[in-house]
Amino acid sequence: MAEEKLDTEIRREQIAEAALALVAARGVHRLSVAAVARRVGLVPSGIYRHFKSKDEILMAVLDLIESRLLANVQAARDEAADPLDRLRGVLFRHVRFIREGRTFPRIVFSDDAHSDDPKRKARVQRIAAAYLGKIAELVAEGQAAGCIRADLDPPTAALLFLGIVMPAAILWHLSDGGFDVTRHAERAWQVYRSAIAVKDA
Amino acid sequence: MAEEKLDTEIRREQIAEAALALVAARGVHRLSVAAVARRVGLVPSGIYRHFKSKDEILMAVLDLIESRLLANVQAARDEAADPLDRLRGVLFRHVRFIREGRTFPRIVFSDDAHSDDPKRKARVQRIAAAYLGKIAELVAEGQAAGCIRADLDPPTAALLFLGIVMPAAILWHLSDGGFDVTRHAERAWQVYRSAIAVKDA
DNA sequence: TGTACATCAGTGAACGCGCGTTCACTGATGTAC
DNA sequence: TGTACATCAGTGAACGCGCGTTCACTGATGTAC
Repeated sequence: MAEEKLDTEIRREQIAEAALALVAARGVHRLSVAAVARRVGLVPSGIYRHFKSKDEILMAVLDLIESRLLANVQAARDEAADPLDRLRGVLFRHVRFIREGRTFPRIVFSDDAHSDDPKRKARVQRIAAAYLGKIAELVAEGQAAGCIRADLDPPTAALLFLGIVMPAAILWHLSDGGFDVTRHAERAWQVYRSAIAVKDA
Repeated sequence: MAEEKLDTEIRREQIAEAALALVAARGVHRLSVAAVARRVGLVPSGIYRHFKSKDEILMAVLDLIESRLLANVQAARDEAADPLDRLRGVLFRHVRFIREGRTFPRIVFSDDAHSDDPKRKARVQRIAAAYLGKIAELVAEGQAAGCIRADLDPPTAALLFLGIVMPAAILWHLSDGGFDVTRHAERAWQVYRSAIAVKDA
């Protein structure tokens, strides 16, 4: 089955990436060790050379998700200087993820998976907090720069920001990709933007 | 085990309600026939006198959820005349559900459960569409009454409306009730309101 | 009003399937001499 | 450079558990006479 023997460090990466892809495509609760093994080209029991348990794999998946989400924000930062443009950048990166079926957010922000294991739940909470924190930071910077309303509570604005895509992502899933997330995001962004931006008066 | 023999119609209701409570409290994927049976005071196999399968139970649960969600909107309608107040009413009913752990939305709008069965997925989609449609209706009425901006796309506004609570609900779950949904909803509602309301100028 | 019978809700044992995990093994890889 | 040995990734059979579902049964309920 295995093409060749590979170092456990390489395998760990492969396994985590395979699990991430499967989770993104089909949801946490449909993830099976067998499916991960198949994807990596191993036999199910082979997985246990590199991970102690399925749970440990899921933790590795969460690590990956966290870094992708934060990289997302960083990329938006690098791309633009204006805080509002940066927020917009984060938004549309999010949308791109959704449309590619790479719904990392689905994993973090869909709760079904979390009630199982307290440790995993705590990890997810930390990731959500980190991501929201970064977004709130962008908002605060916009306030400092004078282009975002000063009376806004950054954490509230950050949560609401997530709210732009979250329901849309779910509709997208429900309709098997039939729902036009991009169009919704564009329209909703206009509304959101005009709500938080300092009126050009 | 059973207190007494009951008519199958009564049992069907009991079972559906029990399943709804369990799903709301612990998520769809943790729902077991055994747990439902325990809650109703029957032995697991007894359930099958009244339902053909676990799947049929879940469909009954979806029926209940749909009627609760729509009742929610109707109640908000009855309570106020002003479209914005009505929207506010729907929002805080939603919040109350969340805080009571009766997270019907979690079932409709958490996707993990849906990929399993196409028929169930379609049902969920219809429910989501119905609920969003009702909210969009409130928006459109507000536009007709002149208190909501006319250039707004009602479906977009409706989705964004859901976005006010959805991320908050998830934080609430992740933090085991530690996150203050009500406070967030109040703040976010202000932002949302000012985004869709006709400026008092 | 009382008795006989049919109906059907409830029971408990058992089955089967999916799936995570263990374990004794095999054989390739790379290091020591 | 070549040989002997240790290490460790990969295998496949098997186990155990949870859980949905089936089935032959029991016994209470209510209807027919």
